[in-house]
Amino acid sequence: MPEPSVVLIEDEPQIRRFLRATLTGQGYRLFEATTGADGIVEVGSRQPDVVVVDLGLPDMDGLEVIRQLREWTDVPVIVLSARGEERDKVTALDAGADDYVSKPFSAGELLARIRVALRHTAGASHEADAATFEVGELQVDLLHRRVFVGEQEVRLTPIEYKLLTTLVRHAGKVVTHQQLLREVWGPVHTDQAHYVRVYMAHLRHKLEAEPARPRYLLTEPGVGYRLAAD
Amino acid sequence: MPEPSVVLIEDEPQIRRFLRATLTGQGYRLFEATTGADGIVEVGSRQPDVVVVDLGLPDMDGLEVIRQLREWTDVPVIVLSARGEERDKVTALDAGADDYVSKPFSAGELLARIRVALRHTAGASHEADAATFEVGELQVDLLHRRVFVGEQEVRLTPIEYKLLTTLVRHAGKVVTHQQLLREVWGPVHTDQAHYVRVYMAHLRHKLEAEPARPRYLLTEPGVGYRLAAD
DNA sequence: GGGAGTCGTAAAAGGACCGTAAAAACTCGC
DNA sequence: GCGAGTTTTTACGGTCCTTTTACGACTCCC
Repeated sequence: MPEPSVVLIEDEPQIRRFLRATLTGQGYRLFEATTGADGIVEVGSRQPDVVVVDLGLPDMDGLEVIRQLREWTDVPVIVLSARGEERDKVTALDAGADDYVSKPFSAGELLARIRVALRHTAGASHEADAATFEVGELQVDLLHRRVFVGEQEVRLTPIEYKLLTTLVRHAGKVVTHQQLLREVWGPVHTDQAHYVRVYMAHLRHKLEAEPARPRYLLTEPGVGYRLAAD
Repeated sequence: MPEPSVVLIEDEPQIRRFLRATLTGQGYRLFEATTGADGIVEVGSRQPDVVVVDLGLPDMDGLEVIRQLREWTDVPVIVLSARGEERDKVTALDAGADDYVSKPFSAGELLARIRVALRHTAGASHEADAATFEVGELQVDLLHRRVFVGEQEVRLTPIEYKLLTTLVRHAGKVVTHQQLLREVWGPVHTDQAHYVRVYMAHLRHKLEAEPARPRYLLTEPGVGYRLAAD
């Protein structure tokens, strides 16, 4: 893992400053959001290794944030809360949180619990995170953000690239329209199913020898798309 | 998971009794040890889903138990401790513990944290193993959403696939018309019994060598259908 | 033997989904 | 504020899927 990234969803400026200093000081890449809605978008676009979320947010219940995240990602979620009562802990953990830290908390403990979360994902994602993906003539270098067909490099727009890497991350498995829309365009646009169709056409045009009879970017009618795995 | 099992390493009889009542009451299979050495042996022989260990043990430091376990197993370890200071938590978590609960602790919180640990292992093993169902020539890969008859892949429409997987989930058992309609078409269409007949015909046509005398998709007259289990 | 209910099959009607193209709106550097 | 490149929106034809309907075969019970 190069440098692990964290999305912090926290509205109180004081705590945010404190955690910013703590986390960046430890070498984490930090992305911040001050509302639940922003936080969910941020998680979708940054694909962090850990999420730290405060339960007391202005716009929506922290629990609701967890539930919405859990609909499409297994990223470890650590809850911060001013309340330390059993009921709150149990509710949050059962909603999908992986850990619960009561305020006032110490930096050391939070860091240690983040390390635990990272340990979990490090073990789990062995298959997924090769820095480069290959199938047939197609080659995706995730580290340098470059894509080749045979010897020829192909230029992709930001959305094209993101769509492709989303498929790469689930190579061989079907990715639903919903999932693609959520991970590429953000959770707000999950009803714009035609985005995917248009961009899949773009990608096929750039990557496939015969766009009409694709070898890599396969359609799963009524469900979504799949990137051929071999 | 049939009934999750827990190894409890705890020397104080009172806490042991308390946790025995709590855990067995929740349906967990519980194995107990009163010393670190016994505990390690117990984990080795029982292969539990979770280990709960008290840091203050008579024979060896609880930290040492964790380190020795970590040399050969990734089983989730939840630490109980009378001490709640940062240093202790950080040390235990970095030694390989997955969670840390300070005494006095509530039964509800410990149970919730055990559920979190079980969720992790459940997710991890889901991907790897039995995501695929097999009977005779028929093979259903639930992870990749693909179906084979012998070597040949079979393309299924969304409803065909959903109907098949509903049967797979109850393989060997009878699934009633009502149940199939509810799980595939939704609770609104439970009176459209002919849907099932039509689609069962489609499936048999695609999956069976002799659709008229099915080997896998069996009719239970007057009740529903059953997928042969072997 | 006849009738009611259930099951399997076939095929037609209607609708949903997919691929494609192209226009409109937007973004950014200059 | 101009222009190239990118994203969003719109429209349409074709294909595949779902739903609907119809009918013959079978079973169970009378």
